[in-house]
Formats: sequence, C-alpha cells, structure tokens
Amino acid sequence: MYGKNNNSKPMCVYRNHLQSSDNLVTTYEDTRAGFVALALEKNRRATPYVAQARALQEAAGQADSPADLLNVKGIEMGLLTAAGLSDKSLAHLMPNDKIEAINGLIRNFLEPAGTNFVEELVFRFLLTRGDTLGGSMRNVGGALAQRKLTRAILSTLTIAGKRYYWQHSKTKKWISMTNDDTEIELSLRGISWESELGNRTLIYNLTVPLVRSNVDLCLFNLAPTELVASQSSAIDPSMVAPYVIALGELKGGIDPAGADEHWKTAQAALNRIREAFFRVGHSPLTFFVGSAVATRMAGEIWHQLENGTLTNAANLNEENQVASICRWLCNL
Amino acid sequence: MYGKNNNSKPMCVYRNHLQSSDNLVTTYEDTRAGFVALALEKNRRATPYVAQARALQEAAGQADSPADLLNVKGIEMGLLTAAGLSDKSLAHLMPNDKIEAINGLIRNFLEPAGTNFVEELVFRFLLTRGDTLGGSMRNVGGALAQRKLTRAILSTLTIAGKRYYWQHSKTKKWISMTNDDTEIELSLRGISWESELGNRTLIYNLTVPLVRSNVDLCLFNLAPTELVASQSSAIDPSMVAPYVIALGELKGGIDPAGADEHWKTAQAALNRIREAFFRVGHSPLTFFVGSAVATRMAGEIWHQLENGTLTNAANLNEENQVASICRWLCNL
DNA sequence: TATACTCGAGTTG
DNA sequence: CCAACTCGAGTAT
Repeated sequence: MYGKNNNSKPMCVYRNHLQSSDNLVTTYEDTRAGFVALALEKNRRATPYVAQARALQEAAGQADSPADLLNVKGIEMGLLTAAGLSDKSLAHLMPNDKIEAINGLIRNFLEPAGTNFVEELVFRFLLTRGDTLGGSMRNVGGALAQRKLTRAILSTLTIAGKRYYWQHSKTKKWISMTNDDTEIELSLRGISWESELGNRTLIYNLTVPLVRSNVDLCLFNLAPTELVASQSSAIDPSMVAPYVIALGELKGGIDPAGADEHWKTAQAALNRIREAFFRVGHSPLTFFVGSAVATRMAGEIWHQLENGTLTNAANLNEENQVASICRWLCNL
Repeated sequence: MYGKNNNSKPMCVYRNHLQSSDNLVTTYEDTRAGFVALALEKNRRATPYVAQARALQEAAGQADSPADLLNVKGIEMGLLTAAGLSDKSLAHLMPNDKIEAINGLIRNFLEPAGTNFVEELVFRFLLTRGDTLGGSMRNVGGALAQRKLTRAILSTLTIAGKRYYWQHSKTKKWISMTNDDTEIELSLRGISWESELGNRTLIYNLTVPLVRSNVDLCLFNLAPTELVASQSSAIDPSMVAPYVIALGELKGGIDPAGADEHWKTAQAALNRIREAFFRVGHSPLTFFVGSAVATRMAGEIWHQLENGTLTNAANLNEENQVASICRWLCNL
C-alpha cells in the first residue's frame, strides 16, 4: 500500500547495489575515518573560542575582585557563559535568572578561587563554550553529509551528460551549471534537471506543508519555476502531493552509538510522511541514506525494502551504493 | 488491536487528568525552571574539570617547548583531549590516529602560540572537556526525571497504605520499605508491590528480549522472585510476554527544541514494542511520560490516546498528571 | 571495534 | 520564542 511505484520501474532498485542487509552496515574503517575527519574539523573551529577566552581573560584582568567583574564593560555575555548558561538556555530565562546566575558564579566559584578568580572565570567560560562548539559540530556533520550526497548527484548528472540548474542557498536563485562547478555544493539548496520522464527538481530540507515537517530530500516532477508557484500559500497544500515523486531521509552522523537512535527518528519521520500523503491518496517513494548503519537497523531497513515500505537505501560511506542511489534518483 | 485492556478497567484512564491535548503541553515557566535547575547542577559538576585543567597546566609547565610536552609523563590523555578527541572517539581510533592527532595539535596550534603554548593547550583541553560535561549532563537530566517519577510512585504507594519492596541498582537486592526511605530513589532500579489483582513489579531500563530493546518502564504481574526466574536465558523469551502488563517511555528532557525529536524516537520505540508483542499474541498497555511536550506532539499523543494506541500519558512537570498516572500504574 | 540508551549543544525557516 | 531540524557528548547493560 505504501511505496507503490508510479513510474513503471522495478521495485527492487536497491538490488542494484545491495545483496543483503549486511552490505548496509558501516565498516569499522569508515567509522574510524569519520571520527578522525570530525576531530580535524573541530580543531579548526575551536580557534575562535580560544581567542574569545583570551579576550575575556584580558578584559577580566581589569577587575580587582570577583565582585568587581560586574563593573567591567562588555563581558556580560562572558560572565553568563562562565555561569554555565548555554546560548540556548538564555533564550528561556528571565532577566532575574541571569542576574542570579552571575551572582552564583561569583559567590560559589570565583570568590573561593581567591587570586585565581580570573583563571576560574576563563576556565568555566571555556567549558561552556566547549559544549557550544560541540553543538555546532553536530550541524557541521549534517552539512558535510549533504554536500557529499550533492557531489555524487552532480557527478551522476555530469557523467550522464545532463545539464542541470542549481539553487543557491542564500539567494534562492536558480543558476545554470558551468564548466567549473567546484564547491557549489557548499551553498546548494536544490538541483533541477530533466529526466526521460520530465522535469525534475530536488530540494533539501524542505518543509512540506502537507506533513508539517521538514524533509531532508524532496524530489518533484516539476521545474523550479512551477515549484515556486506551487509552494505559494495560495495553493491548497494537498495540490502539491501529486508532484512529489520521492522523499528521503539523510542521516550523516558517523557515531555508531547514534545509529539506532537516529534511525528511529527517521522511521517516525517517514511514517508521518507516508500517513500524510496516504490521507490525500498519494504514496511517494521513500528512501534512506545513512552514514552510521548498525546491524539491527540494517535488518529493519532491508525488511522495509523487501516489503516495499522503503524503495531504496544506501550507506553514504559506500561509493557504489551512493552512485547507484543517485542514478536511481536522477532517472526517476 | 493494540492497547487492548486486559484488566476490565475503562480505557479512558487518561481522562482522569487530561481534558484535551493542551493539558499535556509544557508551560513556559516549567521550561524556564528546568533550564535553571540544569545550569545549577552543571556548575557543580564542572568543578572537577576545572581542577583537571589546573593539573594539566601545572604538569605542562615543565615543558620547554610544545614538542617537549611529549616527554612529560602522565599528560598523554590531556594531550589527546586538547587535540579535540572525545573519550567516545578514542574508542574508535587506531594508535596511529592518536599520535597524528597529538602531532597535529603541537604543529598547528601549540607552536604557533609561542610562549603561550601551555595556555593554548589548557584552553583546548577545556573546550573538549566542556563537551564531556555537556554529554554527562544529558544523562543527569534523564536520571533526575526517573527519580522524580520514582518519588511520585513511592508516594502513591505510601499514601495508599501499601507496602513495597525496592531493588537497589548496584546490588540488585530487593529491600523492604522502611519508615525512612528518603533518597532511595537515587539508587532504585525497581519497585514491587501488591495491587488488588496480584503481585506487581516495575523495573526501569530493562532490556526486553522479545523486542531486543531497552524499555524505560516495565510493569510485570510477577513478584520479583518470579521475575528473576523468568529473566533467565533458560526460558523462552516469548514466555515473558504474558506477564507484561504495561510498558512506558519516559522522556525527561526539558528542552522544547528536543521535544518533537525525542517524541519521534519514543514513537518508534513503542512501535517496536507493539509489533514484537503482537507477533506473539500479546498487547501490553503502553504509556508516555515527558517533560518537554510541544503542541504538535501533544496532538499526536492525544490522538493515540483516543484511538487506544497509547493507554496513558502525562507531563512530568504537572503534579496532578503525574499523581494520576502513578495511581493508575499502581492499581493495574 | 557491542548495543542502545540519556538529552540538549547548536542550526534553520 | 515557535517549531523542527543537525548529531554525538556522555551513560548502562
């Protein structure tokens, strides 16, 4: 009932690159390489926080005592951060909570530190900013995965000799391909091309009104111009459904410990999608691409492929699998 | 088909404390209070990391140059941490990756820092340890929620004049209640009592072989002694199913941004549970308790309550709701 | 180098 | 501040 094919293609497209669920499981070497790459990137992004800490150290040095820090201009945010308040938490606090937090920092940690109070302040600032950096790295991981997939799709189109247009993330403008499209994946939000069956447009991270959720990958059988029109709020949300060919979840995380956790989220997201479309009489194809795939979830993915719940799936670390799923996507 | 009641009780138990989905939504004030409490706890737990940084600073002070740090005994872990490697990532790396990481730290960040290289080392150490602290705080949040619920269940039993036994997390021994059970929730893994319908045992975070997953809350119609026997691997996993009365998901996080994310995970987990039990002809009751409940998920929870998919649900911040769901649980 | 749990640090529309 | 995304920092079994 779900995942019914509307393109007269065989349903077992995944067999082009998968023989069994085992092929989906991430290898030790890919996990290792993923963690190494992440650490390198994190180190580079750590530098500004080190600089901020030095600036705070310098500014706080003007204070004679912990309490005197309140008189130093321009370090309020540094004090709040050192008080253990994440930027996220600040959005939920009342002004008085922030005052209390800073007073608590001074009373409980800076005053006991004696003459080392500036060091204590800076060290605690860095602890909180370490969590900041970690959070921001989570997003980097996701973005890198999207770029990797984008690169593979563009290669597939190029190799197939197909022209494409791509949408710039910032300007939202659609740009024709050029001979040097190096690094366009850094600021690419969508790709458009023509398959044998018509216009195709792929958009990342689109909020599909019908499901009221963001979907990682949305493939429409529309040209970009038509898509913009159909996204207008003037059109009934259910009108978009017939133009949706395939929807996919992309999970770029490399951590094996997160594999099952994030697969569960992906399943719930895909279920919402299927239910929302089914309610209006449509069943777009669904697919899953993940970097960290554990044995159990590989079994579940395989089962869903076999019973048609999922149409396709791939491990993002396996070039063959990625190439195959990109060819499938580009020829839908 | 799912959630069929086998205790001759009305299915609308949730109506004891919920009039509509709105009642489930977390208030701004509860969110605010949650973030404040978390920050206070985090500050206390930050202290050991500050101390570690001071120790590293002291030890590293013996080195004349960045490269000389390699000769300082006992700071290998400090160097790895400063190189941006989390304890988690270290488990996935080869010895050579670690050497490379430390060399990269020295070459790319410590040598450019000149005479400030020890400061640079310590600052980067703290950034990584800030992520450590953050990760550990995630677990603290979950543990606090479990304790809060435990406290409510014990109160319910006490008020009802029922004796109970509780299982110690560490020793796994079952202990009879005493007049002063203050703080037993800190090390409580299970509770056992007698309802009007028989022996009842509730266990937290139990791996249910049938579903091959950990379930936050498992209620059995068995005495602890019987349960131990039935957990033995000698017994067919499907044999446990008839003794499972109710299974629940507890999500203690306060962050509204995580609400939908973690509800999706909870749904997938509950679905696995239902499918696994359904396969062997059983349909235990299921329930959900959460601290961060957003509007959309409240609607979905309500819908599942109405159609019987979920039997009960509560917002952990609402005392009435918690008390009601505890009475329900204790009287099953 | 298991497996699968805890949850909020960011991010974007 | 609303909503819903990114994912790995820990933890326990």
